[in-house]
Amino acid sequence: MDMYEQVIELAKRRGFLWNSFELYGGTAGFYDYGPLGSTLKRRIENIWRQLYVIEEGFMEIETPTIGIEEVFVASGHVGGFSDPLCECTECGEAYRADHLISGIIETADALSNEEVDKIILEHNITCPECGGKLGNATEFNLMFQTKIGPGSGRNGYLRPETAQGMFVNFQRLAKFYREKLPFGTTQIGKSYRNEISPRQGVIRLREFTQAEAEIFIDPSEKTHPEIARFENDVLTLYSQDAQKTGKPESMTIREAIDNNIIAHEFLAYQIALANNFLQRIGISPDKLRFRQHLKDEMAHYAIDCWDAEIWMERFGWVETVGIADRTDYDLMAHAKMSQEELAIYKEYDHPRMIRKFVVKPDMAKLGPLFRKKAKAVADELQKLDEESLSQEEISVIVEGEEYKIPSELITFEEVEEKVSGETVVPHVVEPSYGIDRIFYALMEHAFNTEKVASDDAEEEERTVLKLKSEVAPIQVAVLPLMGKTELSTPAKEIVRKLANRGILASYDESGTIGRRYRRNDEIGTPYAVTIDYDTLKDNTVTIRDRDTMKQVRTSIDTLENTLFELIHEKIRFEDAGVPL
RNA sequence: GCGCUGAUGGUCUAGUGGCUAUGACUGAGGCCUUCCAAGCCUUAAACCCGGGUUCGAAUCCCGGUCGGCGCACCA
Repeated sequence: MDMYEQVIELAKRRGFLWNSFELYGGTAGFYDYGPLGSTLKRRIENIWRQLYVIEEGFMEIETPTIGIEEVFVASGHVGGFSDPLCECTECGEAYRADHLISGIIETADALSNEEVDKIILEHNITCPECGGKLGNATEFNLMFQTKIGPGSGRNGYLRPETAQGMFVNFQRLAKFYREKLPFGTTQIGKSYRNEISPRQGVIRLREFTQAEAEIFIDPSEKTHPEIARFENDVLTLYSQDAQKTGKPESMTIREAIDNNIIAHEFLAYQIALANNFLQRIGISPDKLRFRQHLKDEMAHYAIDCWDAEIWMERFGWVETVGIADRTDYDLMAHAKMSQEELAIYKEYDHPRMIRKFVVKPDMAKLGPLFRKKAKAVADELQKLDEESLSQEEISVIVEGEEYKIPSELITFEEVEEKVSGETVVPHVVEPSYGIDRIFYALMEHAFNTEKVASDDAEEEERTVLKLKSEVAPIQVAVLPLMGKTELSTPAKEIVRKLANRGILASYDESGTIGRRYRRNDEIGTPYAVTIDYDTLKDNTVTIRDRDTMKQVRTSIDTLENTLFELIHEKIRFEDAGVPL
């Protein structure tokens, strides 16, 4: 079994993760999170909230998973998130229709299916595989389509990303944040893509969880006031240049900014934040790198884009987070589609006096004179400079026709105007996390098998999920040394006390103590509390550390606080009690 | 979507026309047991789905589903 199989086997067996609809044979691209998996996933999401919502102040919102057509026309997903496919009528092989004709016509991807069919017919293009006749081009859109309402209804799509729900709420959000840049908003939720052929288990899903932040910033102000927090963090960066030599480089965030490796400070801050998050939840730093998108790989509107890539044994380097400066593309696209202004008014620190040349045509006279053309003529007049306007008779050309305007109908002057601000379409910096991929990576990085000495001198193997205590689904196992009433009663009291403190504890009295330790090792429970006969005498218990298997003895009275501090890494294990 | 390949208790697996389906681990109940998967007893649990061939199909054939690999695809 390779690493992937071992991890997936454990995940299935112990209730983390499995293929959905197994009862009916399963369906590719869908996975269920079991009792431990859901808990682990939620803990990952909550740490994400801690960083993005609580620490960064990007409040979370929740928008529908179904979107209307306009939204995805504006975002480009209706037109661009699909591929025209051509199937061979003989052998059944499917091809990208636009690829087939790209040698004949340059703008192949801009053609309609009918135009594509015509070109294929005209140039007598046949199946590259068997030479058979090609069928008509059909659109395969990666979005799940549905109808809203009964009958013919209106088209709806399951969202392919959570981002659009935040862009379309720009005006309300801007008001909420009292129209001051920068501000950000986040959303954790499901997105859907009808993948043609999803494989690789949880790495490519048809329904998946995204955690996205949309941060709206001033295009002229891409520094970050808190950059000092991360300046000295060392990251593995695989820049465009580094990719030419194939060697990722380690450097501090400060170096990356100063050497213009990352486009700007604000983006650098977001990359550092992602690095911080991934390591905090337990991604191994040596299996993490940030790879810059190559020029041709980046969306045309993006200034810079970096993927957090995580090493997984079977899949290699896998994209788990994308962090991009998307400029004003999304807001402009929705502004155009909706005919609404998606911008904020940015007040200057000090009002500026601007000298301005103003032309004032006398519309009361211009109107009757030129009738329907009056507006166009006036617009043309605005474009003229002082010299042209000083003529006896001023002429402008509108729709190829010359109009002569007597100078007395026009006045002009240079005025000084006070301008206190300007309208700005913010740029968007977007970190976009694929939670399911991160979830799997976390399990794989935590997965360990190690030899342990056993009684009969034979070496045994134990499986340990070395999850960070902060993300481990079960936080404490409470185990009476034996299943006797005198031990089980105080043990159950401890479970109750821990529950009241918000600690998820499990109770287990079946089989030997060793077996129960192993069971908990396998699901990553970081601490085990054992109640023995000494407990009855002196009110103390032992706490066992999962990774070292060492134990300390500590008092029951302060147990829930001791464990809470251990779980949240406020104290060291050796200081949690008297070492045994 | 194409080609190759596989699918047996919860997990891993033996069996390849005669089945009442092998074994291990795990689970449950009990005995024993004073800290790392010990032992003993009891017990639960499976042939991916649909068709065909055959007296008889888990086994052979066809189709589907799911997994793996290669190709294509991967905002």
